[in-house]
Amino acid sequence: MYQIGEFSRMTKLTVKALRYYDEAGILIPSGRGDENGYRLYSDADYRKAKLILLLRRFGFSIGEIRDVLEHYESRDDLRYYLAEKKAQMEKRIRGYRSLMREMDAYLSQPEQEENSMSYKIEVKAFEPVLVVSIRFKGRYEDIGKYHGKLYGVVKDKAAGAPFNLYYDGEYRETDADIEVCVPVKEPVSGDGVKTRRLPAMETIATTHVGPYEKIGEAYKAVTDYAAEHRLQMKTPCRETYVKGPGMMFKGNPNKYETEIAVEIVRE
Amino acid sequence: MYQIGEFSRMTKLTVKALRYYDEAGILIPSGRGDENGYRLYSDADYRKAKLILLLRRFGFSIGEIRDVLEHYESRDDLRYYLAEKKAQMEKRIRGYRSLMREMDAYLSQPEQEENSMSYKIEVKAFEPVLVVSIRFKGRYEDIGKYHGKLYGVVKDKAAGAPFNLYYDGEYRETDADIEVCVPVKEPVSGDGVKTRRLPAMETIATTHVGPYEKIGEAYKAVTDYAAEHRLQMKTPCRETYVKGPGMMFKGNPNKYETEIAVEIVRE
DNA sequence: TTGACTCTCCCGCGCGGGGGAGGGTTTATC
DNA sequence: GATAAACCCTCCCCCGCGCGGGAGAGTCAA
Repeated sequence: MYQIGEFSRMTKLTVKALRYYDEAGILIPSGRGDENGYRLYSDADYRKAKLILLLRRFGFSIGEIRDVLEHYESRDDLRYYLAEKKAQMEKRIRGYRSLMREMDAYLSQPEQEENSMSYKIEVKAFEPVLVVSIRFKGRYEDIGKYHGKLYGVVKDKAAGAPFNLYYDGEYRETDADIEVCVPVKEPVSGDGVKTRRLPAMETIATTHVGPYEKIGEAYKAVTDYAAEHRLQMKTPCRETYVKGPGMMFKGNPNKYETEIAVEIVRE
Repeated sequence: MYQIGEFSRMTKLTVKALRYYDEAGILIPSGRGDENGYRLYSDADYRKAKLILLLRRFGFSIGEIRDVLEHYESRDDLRYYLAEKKAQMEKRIRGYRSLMREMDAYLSQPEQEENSMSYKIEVKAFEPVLVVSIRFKGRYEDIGKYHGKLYGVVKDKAAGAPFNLYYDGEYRETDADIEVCVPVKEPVSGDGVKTRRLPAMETIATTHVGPYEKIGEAYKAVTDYAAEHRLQMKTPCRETYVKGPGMMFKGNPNKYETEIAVEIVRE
């Protein structure tokens, strides 16, 4: 049995790292001094440490190493984990490559003038409408899931393009307060889905053509318009997906059409 | 001018992020409310925010973005920064590729039994020897630098293979306490270099053949031997580079020979 | 007694914010 | 006239990662 200092020299792991690995549960010394509580490492610990060093060099995190060690029985298992790690790396590489392609695309695109995007803003009154909806707090990516759920309930009773209501004044990554809606001809019910009557509202609206990430432009245009005409904006705001990704195909994002409508109050 | 909430919606940046960018100095709002201290963002800020979003998507860190913004004048500058970023990514990709190759090499190498490395341990007495040396605290990688310095002073008066003394009982990444030595025939002096007489010492020694990273094996063998023969090991220990990398070529690491010698005390 | 060695405990970093407390102000509404 | 609801502010602590640094204390042999 070796004390931690000796073991440190043998493994080229610092004492600090060894204590950390102990605490992290990936290399718990097989013994402890009876009286003094000193860590005592065995030959088996040494072999384990060598494996750990190997994995660290290959880019495994401590958590991943724990995973490997818990299931490690033969060298074949290792083969499997290394293959998985390689797949991870391939994925990262693909990520980098696609970013590089994006950069190239950005650079080669013609110098677009900033204010080219001109939105036609209109004051638009919405009639009261019957919708089935789910309101949740979460991420924007969750919307698809809930939309699917709604369509499962609505089926062919839909009476218009789906839209969402955003109740946050600001942009949120998590915990966004969102209500996904599908207009219907008659009340429908299902699990967690309510049918309700959306009141009439007066809005300023515009339609954004292009990928969803650029919809900020539309909000800017609407905000500018409101300031110019001394209108006050209120939450929630409403985004209607006139043309969007389909169920099966994403289609061409440059052709997506999204109408945004922000409720207003006249002064 | 837009309040932070509006600006958040327009840019799809969270309020928190906007405040953080303000503090970080990459997007300082161009105005503040007179009375209430509210952040007020302009159209110029909006354009800047769009650039920041772009850079973030391309993997730029906040610090890098600051760098870009400070020197940003035209779109051509951007081209240059993106090219640099691409080079960074290429480098990472090469790193991953080389790791993957290492993994393949490891997997394809025959299953070596663990205890195959057998070291011949000997008890070896060193005569007193005259050396020029530099003692420093730092990293193992710094050793080459100091060795170069020593050879610059010693020139052709060297009288044997260079060696190092490690004064730490444990392994250290930083702040390792190391003395690099070159034996000489007669005293030599130069900047920061001392000539001194190393006292005689009795050691247990062995020679490690192979890459330096695996020298832990040798330390393990020596430690085991010491335990078996009831010898106590002391610092410093001595590593002599019998065959190592040359000045110009690294050579074949599998042929490196390093003698390690640890001073002992008989009980 | 000194020095080498070990222990636990706690704080720190750099990144990019998130979460919340505790406080301010205008509005809109009852 | 009071109050609630939106907004906004600053300040401070928190996260995960993988340890490093150091304090304060115990242990072991010469």
